[in-house]
Amino acid sequence: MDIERKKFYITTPIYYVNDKPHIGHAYTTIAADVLARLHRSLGEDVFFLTGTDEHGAKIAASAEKAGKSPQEFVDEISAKYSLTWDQLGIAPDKFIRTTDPEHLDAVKVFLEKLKASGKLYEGEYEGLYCIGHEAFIKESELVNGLCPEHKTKPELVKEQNWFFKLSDYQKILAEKIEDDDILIRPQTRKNEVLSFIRQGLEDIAISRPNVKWGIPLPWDDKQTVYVWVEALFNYCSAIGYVSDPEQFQKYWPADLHMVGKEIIKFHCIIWPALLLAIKEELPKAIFANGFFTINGEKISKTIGNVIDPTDWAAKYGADAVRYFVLREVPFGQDGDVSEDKLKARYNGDLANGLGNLFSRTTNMIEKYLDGDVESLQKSPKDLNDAWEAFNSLNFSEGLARIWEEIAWANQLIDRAKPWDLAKTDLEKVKELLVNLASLLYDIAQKLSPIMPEASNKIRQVLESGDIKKPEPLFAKID
RNA sequence: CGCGGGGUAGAGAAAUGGCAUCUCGCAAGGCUCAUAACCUUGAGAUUGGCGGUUCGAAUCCGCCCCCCGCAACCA
Repeated sequence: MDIERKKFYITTPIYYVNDKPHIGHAYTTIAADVLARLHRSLGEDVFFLTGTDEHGAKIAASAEKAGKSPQEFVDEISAKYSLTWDQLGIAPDKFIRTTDPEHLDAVKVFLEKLKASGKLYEGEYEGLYCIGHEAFIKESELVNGLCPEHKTKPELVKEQNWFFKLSDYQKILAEKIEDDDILIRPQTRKNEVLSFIRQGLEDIAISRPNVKWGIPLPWDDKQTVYVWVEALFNYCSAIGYVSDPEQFQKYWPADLHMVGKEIIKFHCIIWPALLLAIKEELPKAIFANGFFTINGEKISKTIGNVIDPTDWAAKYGADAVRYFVLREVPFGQDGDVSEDKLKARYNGDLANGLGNLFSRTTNMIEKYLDGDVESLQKSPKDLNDAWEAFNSLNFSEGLARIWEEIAWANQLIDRAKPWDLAKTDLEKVKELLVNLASLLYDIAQKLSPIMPEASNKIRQVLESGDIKKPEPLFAKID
C-alpha cells in the first residue's frame, strides 16, 4: 500500500453571485476539473474545490433589486452555479459557499489570528465610492462626474476602517515570487505581479463600516470584513480549517489556484501576505487564464453580453464545450469564442474527425471481423506526450497532438484500402483494424480528462467483445 | 515618458537568425469502410510601417502606427 500517496489540492476562484455564470467562469472551472481528473487518473489523492462568494454591498443591492432577501438571492444564484457545473461534467469534491456556517466560523478564527498578529490597525479612509464597482474610484477616472463604467455618480465617503499592513510584506513577497516559491504562470503574469510589488505596496482596508451583508469583525460589530479578504480564506475554510483540522493538514497548502488574470493581485499579493501574517503555508502555484471576447467584444456582466454555457452544453454536449474552450485558445492567453467557432470545432474536429474515425473503424470491425478484435491493445502506448502537455496546462497543444494521431489514422486507412484487402487478405485487414482499435482506445484514454463521456463510450464499445457500429459519437449540427 | 500583452494568407494560430508551417474556409481531383465523411493536390502572405545589424531577419536593435487588458481596494 502506498502510504505516501501524493495529494493534489486544486481550486477555482469562488464566483461572485450577483449574476448567473457565464462562459468565462466555465473556462476556469473546466480547466480545473480537467486537471483534477488527470491527477486522479495518475493515482493522486485529489481535492478539487470550487464555490461561490456571497457577501458584499453589490449582492445586497442586486437582491433588493430582485425583490428578495440577500439570503434568498444568493441561494438561488449559487444553485445556478452548482447546476451549471453539473451540466458541464464538472465534479468538484466540494462546493463551498461563503454563507456556510463552516466558512463563517473559520473566518472568525482567521480574523482573530490576523488581529493577534499585530498587523492590523485602525485608520480613516476618504474617497469617492462607486456602488457598481463596490470600490473607491479616483476622481481622475470620472467622466462628467460619473463612473465611466456604471454611469452613476459616486458618493464621497469618509470611513473608519481596519487596515492590514500589506506594506510590511513587500520584500518577502517579491523574494518568494522571484524564487518561484509561489510559482506564478504564465510568466507574463509573474512579471506583472513583480513589477507591481516593486512599485510599492500600500496597506489595505480590510473592513467596511457600511456594508451590512457581510461577516462582522469579531471585535467590532459595526464593521464587516472586506469581501475579498473573507473570500480568499475559503481556500482554507473549505477543507476544514476549523471544522476538520486533520483534513486541513492533509491538503493545505493548495497545489494550484486557478484564477482569471484580473484577480492575480488578490491571489499573488494579498492572499500570501494574509497567510504569512497568520503563519500558514503559502500556495505552491497560481495559474491565471486569459479572457474571452465574444465575437471580438469584451464579456461584461454589467453590459450583459454574456453566453450561458449551459445553452451550449444543451445543444452540443458538455464534452464539446469542454473540448472547444480548451482547444480553441492557448491556455493563459486571451482569445475569442463564439457559437460559430464552437460549431466549426464540433463539426470539424469532433464529428468529422474523432467521431467519423470511430464510426468507420467500428463499422469495418463489425463488417469484416464479425465484431471481434480479440487482441485489442489496452495498455497505453504513449499517454505521456499529451498528458504532459495537459499537466503543464498546455491543453490546446496536447489536443492538437491527439488530433494529429486521428489524421494519421485516417491516412492509414486510405492507404491500406481495407475494403479491397477484405477480398484478398483478411489477415491483413484484421491486423489493420486491431491496430486502429488499439489506437482509438489509446486516444480515448488520453481524452478522458477533457471529454469523459465520449471517452467512456469509446472504451465501452471497444471492450465489449462484440463490436457493432454504434450511434454517432457527435451527430453533426447544422 | 504608468505597467503588461499583441499585430504572420479571408479567419485563427506556429515558427526566436537559414526553403514562412498548420487548422478552418476556397478550388480541382481521388476513394467508397465511414457522420455529404475521408484522402491527395492547388490557389492564397512584400510577416503593421520606416530604418539599422548580418552572407542571411517574421525572428536581433532603434523609431513610429494600430488593437487589447490592467492602473490598488472591480469574481
